[in-house]
This record gives sequence, structure tokens and C-alpha cells, in this order.
Amino acid sequence: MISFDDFRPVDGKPIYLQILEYIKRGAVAGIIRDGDELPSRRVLSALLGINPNTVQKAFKTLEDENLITSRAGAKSFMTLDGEKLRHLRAELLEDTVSEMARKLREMGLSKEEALHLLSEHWEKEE
Amino acid sequence: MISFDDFRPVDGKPIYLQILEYIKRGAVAGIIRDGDELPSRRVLSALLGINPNTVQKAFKTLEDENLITSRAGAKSFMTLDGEKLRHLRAELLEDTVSEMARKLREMGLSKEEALHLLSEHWEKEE
DNA sequence: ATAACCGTATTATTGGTATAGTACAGTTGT
DNA sequence: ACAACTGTACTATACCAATAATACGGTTAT
Repeated sequence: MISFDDFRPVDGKPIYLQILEYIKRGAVAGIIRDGDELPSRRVLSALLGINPNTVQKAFKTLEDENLITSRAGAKSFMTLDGEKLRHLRAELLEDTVSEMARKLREMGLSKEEALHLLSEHWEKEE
Repeated sequence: MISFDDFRPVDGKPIYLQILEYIKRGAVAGIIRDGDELPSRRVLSALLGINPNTVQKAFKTLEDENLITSRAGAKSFMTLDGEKLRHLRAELLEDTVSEMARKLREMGLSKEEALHLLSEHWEKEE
């Protein structure tokens, strides 16, 4: 069963997208694997303190992207293969890094300053 | 007059926030300075192809944060001092780096991998 | 079988973003 | 002074995210 222990919705971005991305990053990290069972819509919404329809929208989007499989009455589960994972990893990394680089450039930082800042922050969190 | 040449609204985030952050990052970069004049609401909205009310919301928010000064009939202008700039810089850098680091960690990257990825991407864009 | 789950679908309401149109009063340049 | 611009305010509409309540039928465990 996939755990949502370290997930908390924040505002500034649609909750259903945050759930979507949390699962995608978990898959890329190898924490979430092919065949893994997802919590039910009702249970997860209660756990997160949000509406069942919000979870449904996240799961429906995942199904539309062929990352999970659902059938009425039973729990949903991950359907991942190597090709999907490689594609997902490339996509998420590119999006994340390019967005950050763009912001830091806009603030006038040099490459060295950017690297130093990320390095410092990483150590602080460890 | 502050230029919006390299600004294009994208979707996924409210336009008024994108304008807000673009100006803040320009101030942190030193491209936008104290006393600089802003384009009028009507002119900027026409330039960006968006509604005047959207620009108004961005500018109103900036005024609420004491980063610009407006008076009826005249153009608005930046009101920045060293203290505001230092605070702004610290805030924007912290937000940007911590968000990116969180995402990369969620994807299971090590510090070295993250730094290498940012370095590679930076060079590709230069 | 049957109770307790499950996914799925529908309708309604609320709040925020963005659009559109209009209006009024203050400033600026000529 | 006067025309052209400015900031500001207001109403109305449309769309999406999120909530709420309800309903139906399929699956699962006992």
C-alpha cells in the first residue's frame, strides 16, 4: 500500500496536481513500484483532510496517463514499466531544473552562486 | 521605464502573480531600481495581450507590499530601499531553492546528482 | 449471501482568476 | 484650458478548483 506519510497539501497549486506529482516523484525515486496498491479515494481524502472528489480527480488524471489502473469496486494499483519510468524521470527533472534555473537567472545569479546556494541548502536539510 | 520585453505569461499559475514575481526578481537582479517608472495598466495589458484588471491586481498587490507607489492620474514607480531589497532577495532565493531541493529529493537524487544536473542545464542555456 | 468496502457519476455551491465594459477623477503635456 | 493620458472603482460573466451530498453498481472478505 502506497504511503502518504510525508505528503501535506499546500496552497498556491491545485491539490489534485500536488497528489499527482507526489506519486510521480515517488515512482521516479523507486519508492512506488509497479503493482503497488493505492489507498481508496475515501480513505485517502479522510487522511489528507480533503474532499473525495479532489482525490478522484488526481487518480482519474493518473489513469488517463496510464500510470494507474482502476476498476469499479476494487482498489487502484500502479501500472509502470521501464519505458514509462524513463520518460517520467526525464520529464520531471527537466521541468524542475529548468524552472529553478530560470528564476535564479532572473535574479541575476551566476552559475557558481546558484550551485553554491543549492549545495548549502542541501546540507542544511540533511 | 521598466521593460517587459522578456516576459511572457504562461499557464499553470495566476498571471498577476507572474507579473508580481517578474518585477520582484528584476529588483533583486538590480535591473529594476528605486524610482523606476512602470508602464501604465492600460499600456502593459495591451502589450501582454491580457486584461487591464489583471495588471491592476498585480500592481495593487505590489502597492500593498510597499514596493511601488501609485497616485491617481500619474504613472506608478518603484519605491525600493536596501532593507526591502535584502529581505526580498533572501525570501525569493529561499523559496526557489527549497522548492527545487524538495522535488529533487522526492525523486531520490543525491546532492551530487542534483548539483551536476543544475550545472549541466546552466551550461546548456548559456 | 451479505455486509462492508470499492470506483464512478451526478448535481449544487463557493471562492478565485480572468475577462469585458463602463465610469469618474486626477495628472500631464501642449 | 484642454485633450490625452493616468489610477481607481464598479458590475457582470465565464471558467476552474474545491467542497458537499447523494446515488448506483461492482468487488471482497466473512
